[in-house]
Amino acid sequence: MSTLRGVSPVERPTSLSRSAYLRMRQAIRDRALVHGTLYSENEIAATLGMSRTPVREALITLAREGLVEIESQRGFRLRELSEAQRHEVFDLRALLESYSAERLAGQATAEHITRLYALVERQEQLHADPEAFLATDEEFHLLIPLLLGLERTHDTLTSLRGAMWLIGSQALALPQRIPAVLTEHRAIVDAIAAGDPAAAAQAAREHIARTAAAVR
Amino acid sequence: MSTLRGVSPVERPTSLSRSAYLRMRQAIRDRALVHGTLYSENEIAATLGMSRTPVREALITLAREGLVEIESQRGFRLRELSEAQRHEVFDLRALLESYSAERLAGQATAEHITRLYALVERQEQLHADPEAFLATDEEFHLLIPLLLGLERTHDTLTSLRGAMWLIGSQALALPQRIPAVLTEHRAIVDAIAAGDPAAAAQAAREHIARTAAAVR
DNA sequence: ATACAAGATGTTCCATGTAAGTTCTGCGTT
DNA sequence: AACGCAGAACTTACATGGAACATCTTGTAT
Repeated sequence: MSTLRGVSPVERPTSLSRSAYLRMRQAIRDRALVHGTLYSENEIAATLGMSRTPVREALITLAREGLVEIESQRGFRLRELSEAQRHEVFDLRALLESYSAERLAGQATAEHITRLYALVERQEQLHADPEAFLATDEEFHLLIPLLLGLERTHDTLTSLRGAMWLIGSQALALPQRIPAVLTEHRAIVDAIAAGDPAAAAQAAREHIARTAAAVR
Repeated sequence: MSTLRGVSPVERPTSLSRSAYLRMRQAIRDRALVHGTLYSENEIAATLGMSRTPVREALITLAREGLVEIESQRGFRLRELSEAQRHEVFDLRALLESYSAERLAGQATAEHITRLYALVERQEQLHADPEAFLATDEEFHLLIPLLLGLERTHDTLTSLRGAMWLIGSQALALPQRIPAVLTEHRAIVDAIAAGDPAAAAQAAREHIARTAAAVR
């Protein structure tokens, strides 16, 4: 068999299904999909250059995660969240993030603390670039459960982050909000570094409360 | 077209995909699927009398929910939870159930309270039948977020209940534990009926803590 | 003008075929 | 006996076709 020099095989580091999931997730985050529109599997499959099957599988996962709503025999659309549902999202974030911060404060290693400060400092550098700032913000909020190996908490917070996109997460990177976010993140990390679980939990709760207030 | 008297059409109140999901979920709860065994889509599809597609779709949902683990190109098996993961399950239940109880205590209507007591009393009648007792227990733990319309909390608790099956939920209905469970449930409802959020949250937390202790 | 039926259109839902990945088996070689 | 390797046997991952369902359009009768 002759090798085609310079032609690399189609990259498939993972299943098509998974990459459909990741790309659709990105599309929602980046507002390439918009509220109200009814989309079809076909349409997405054509865009992504694959068949309907992996797209459908991705859709099932996204629906389970609460990002889209599948309408039987019709298509799917971005989920709309009621005011009560938005409220619940913030409540759950406060609950899970304060829980994670509290636990980490009780058992943080030197490496954990180094990584947290490194991330906070990186985010401080990015304060002028809202898009990069937001990406780092997501990283920060997921890092704490990740360090603890709290898979389930991490998972749930990941899907709550998706809900934030539906709510309008760009409000998180409003110029006037950014300095406060940085201060609040640092307060959480300081409490963790100080080994003070109650303070860490409190700082996390306050951060979410202020975020919720800013989004309105 | 001639009607086939007495022959009713195949019931399809819902999609095959969904009924595959529900039946597999039941199978896990009832221990028809066991830890360790590697199952194939084909096998399940044959058992359920449908093609592989809806089974596969159900599997994706179950995997997302943490009940099964899909092994690429090999099949799937029941998820095994480490000690740390079990611990996390109880922590999250405590968090979410105390949150729900706390909120309901602050805004319960007369009808809510009636329904809660009715359920508690029904469960008291069933104390001698472990299986029925367990079913009612699940109902109780999901009723509070349901009454509040906390969809996301309800969903997460539903999937945490699935995790309890993996852990071995039959321990919840041990003869010596049943009276305590009934007392603890009643304590939660009493606090809600009294309109005391802090007490309701506390009662819910304690109930989960005791359950966790009993499972070990 | 309006109501309504019939067809056209667009979509999912499910079944199935196929290629490719994984593991097992048995045989031949050392 | 131990090892390696070819190929059989199994599995998923993905593509695709068709039936069923929902909706829209159009034409017709009132």
